[in-house]
Amino acid sequence: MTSRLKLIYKKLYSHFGPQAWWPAETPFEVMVGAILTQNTSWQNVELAIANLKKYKLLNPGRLCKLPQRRLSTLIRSAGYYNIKAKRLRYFLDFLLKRYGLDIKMMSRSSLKDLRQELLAVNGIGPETADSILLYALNKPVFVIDAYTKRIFSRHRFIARDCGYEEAQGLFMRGLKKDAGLFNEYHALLVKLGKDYCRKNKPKCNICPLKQH
DNA sequence: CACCAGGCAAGTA
DNA sequence: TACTTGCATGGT
Repeated sequence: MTSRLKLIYKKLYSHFGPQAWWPAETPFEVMVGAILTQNTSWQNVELAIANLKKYKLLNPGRLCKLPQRRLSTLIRSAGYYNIKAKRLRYFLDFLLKRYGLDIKMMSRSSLKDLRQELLAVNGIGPETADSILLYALNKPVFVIDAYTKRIFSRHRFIARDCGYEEAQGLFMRGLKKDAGLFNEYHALLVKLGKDYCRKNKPKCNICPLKQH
């Protein structure tokens, strides 16, 4: 049986095409981007990423040695720059102590262990952890974000106050546990959200899903 | 001008 | 446990 979730995916894919996520050159860049984009438009994050690249700082070794004050200045455009600089430091501390800044070593850990480790880092919550797992390390976990919740609650697929794990369980039980599928599905939901399901100006009448 | 964007942790009761 | 608040820039 083909699930309803799979049908929605097919509809989105045929409408929008492949999204080529995550837009980054390296897994480490995905991880940094995942923290920078917390409650922030990707456009603002891109400026911060470009700034780090300009000084060739977007690698674990260089970023690890960067003073927090300088880091916060460089990522200013991403907003919340003081707290995000701190969060990047906490993450880099974790990366150094647990994996010696070695991303390949990190990717050898199991999904379950990694998720627990990431969630224990101050500044990394469920969405950031799962974004890192899926988009940087190619682990099969479904990312839930504000767009996903908004789209599926407006379509009455989930409750408006549905918790993170609850929503994630729905997707993961309803789909094949395939990192490629989860990757494309979430990217398509964000595309749909940006184009048709903004908070203030939803364009539901022309939404490709046309169900509400 | 107000509102929002690919969240999270800390504070309060 | 459950709710509220702070964090901050840049685009619409």
